Parts: sequence; structure tokens; C-alpha cells
Amino acid sequence: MTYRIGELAQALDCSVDTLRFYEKQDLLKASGRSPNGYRFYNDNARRQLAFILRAKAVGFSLEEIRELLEIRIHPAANCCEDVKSIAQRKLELVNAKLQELEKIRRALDQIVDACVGGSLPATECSILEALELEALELETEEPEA
Amino acid sequence: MTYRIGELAQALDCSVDTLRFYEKQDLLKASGRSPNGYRFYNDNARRQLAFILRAKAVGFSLEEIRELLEIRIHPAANCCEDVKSIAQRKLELVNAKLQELEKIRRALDQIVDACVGGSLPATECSILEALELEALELETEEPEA
DNA sequence: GTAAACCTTGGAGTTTAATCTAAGGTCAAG
DNA sequence: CTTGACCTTAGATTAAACTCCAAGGTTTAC
Repeated sequence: MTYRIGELAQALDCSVDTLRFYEKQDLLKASGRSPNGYRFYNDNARRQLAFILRAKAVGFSLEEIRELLEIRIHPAANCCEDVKSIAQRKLELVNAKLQELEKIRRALDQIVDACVGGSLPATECSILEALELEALELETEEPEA
Repeated sequence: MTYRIGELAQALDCSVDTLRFYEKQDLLKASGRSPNGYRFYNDNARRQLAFILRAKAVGFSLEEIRELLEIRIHPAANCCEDVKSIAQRKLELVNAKLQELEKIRRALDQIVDACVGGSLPATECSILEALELEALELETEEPEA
């Protein structure tokens, strides 16, 4: 498949301005230009854009996304410590984010739960209280209860 | 415990300007003022700030964080559909973020893995290729192999 | 052949989330 | 009694990430 800029923008729900902006930022090159000068994009570019948008949604800056995209393993090197340690640092960052999100998810779960007469106490409850309850339960509950 | 603005800022690794800014944005009120006019914060405020900073780290805007903090279950209402549906929408958003992060985590895992002679093919490999491999494996692999 | 819906560039403007500056008050230490 | 490290306010400035604008070229549809 190939896309013109407007088609790709529509397909992944962003603006054409954003695509031109990402090009300037060296995040996403167009796959080429038509004879008339229009940019076109193929499915590889589409996948790269999808990745950029997702990474952005989970709190990576464009700068960090650029770094993620630059991680490359060369078959010969197999593989330079540089790449490995960058990937490891990013992995730790991702794991930290996963833990934060898990906490928020559990707190929201509790709140939604309480809305059908669940386990929350009869005092006013906010996400902060749900987070604290959550923490208490994780402390007192045996792992693998 | 109570903290002056500089102490709280240092404790949670942000700037005092950020705390004053969050106050203007109605995200974090000081717990009170000393006779001399200085703000002070208690542990509740500290927990709220911790939540704000974490939510920010996983890609929530300050506006979204304000909405999360506004979710409140009243014991009487038990509980208004409004609150429930807001919490549910946020929960879906969090779940979507969790899935994106999981994908990125697995891709990074593969890359780190490949750096000690793991399973990636002998062609150049980037995070995008790792994501694709990942997708293929999830397709062909039986769940609970 | 001209209107509508695309695309091009360069550059200006906006929003979000801080961050900094200026001018000044507070307080403990020497 | 002043130096240094805090704190106050209001308002200006910055950086990141878009978003919009002007002036113009291209394609398809009537």
C-alpha cells in the first residue's frame, strides 16, 4: 500500500501538519516523492508512525522516541554494548511506567467496583484513597492468596 | 509530617515553581499557610503530588490528571452513574496505555535478548522489526504454550 | 475552464507546562 | 546587624509539540 500525506494522516488519526513536523524532526521520512512533488508513504512508514503515536501516548517525548528508533542491532556486531545498554535503560523506564500504570489501573478498578456496592468503605472515596487502600491490601495480603 | 515548599519539592524531585504552578492550576493546594505567609504541605498533599507526577510520567496531561483527581464516590450516592462512567472511561484509557507499553516492553526485551545471541534473525534489527516479530509470534504461538 | 480538494514551502502563531526574573519579606547563624 | 538561604507575588520568557497561514501548484469532476 502507498498513501499520500492526507491519507496516512487520516488512517492514523493525526494531522498532515504533524507528519510534516515529524519529517523536520527526523522522526518519519516520507517513503518518496511522486513526480508532482507530493510525499508518499508505504506500510513501513505507516508502522513507524503508528509506533511514534503509541510511544507518545504512553509518555515518551519525541526526543526519547527518536532514541528508541535509533536502537539497531547489526548482525555483525551482535551486538555492541552501546545498543544493549541503551535498550536496557529504556526497558527499565518502560517497566517503571508499567508499574505506575498498574497502580492507577487497580485504583480505578476499585472505584468502578465500588460503584456496584463493592469493597470500598462507606466514606467518600477518591482515586488517592483507592491507591492507598490498594497499597495496604498489597502489604497485608499474602502473595498468591 | 509537614513540609515547606522547598522541602516538598526536593522530596519529590520537582521545582518549587512547579508546585506554585500546580496550585494555580487547581491541582495541588497547599495544606495551609504559616503565620509568615509561607505555604506548608502535609502528607496528604505529598501523596497527591506523588500521584500527579506519576500520572504525568505515563502520559496524562494536567487536564486529565485534574479529571482523575475529581473522581469521587460519595457514600450516599453509591454511586452516581456520572462518576462511574468517567472512571470507566479512564480505566479503558489506562488499559490501552498498558497494552501499548507491554508491546514496547516485549520488543525491547527481544532486543536486549538478541544482544547475548538470542532469537532475533541475523539481519539488522530495530525496535520496529522486533515489534513485528513479536506480533507474528503472538499470532502463531498457541496461548499458554 | 473553473471549482473543489488535494498537495507544496516557509514562516508565524498557539498551547501546555513549566521556568525565570524582579522586587521584596523572613529567619537562623556568626 | 548583615549574610545566606529560605519564602512571597506578579508577570515575562522558554521549550516542546504542534497548528495555522499565505501563496501557489496539481488533479478530478462538472
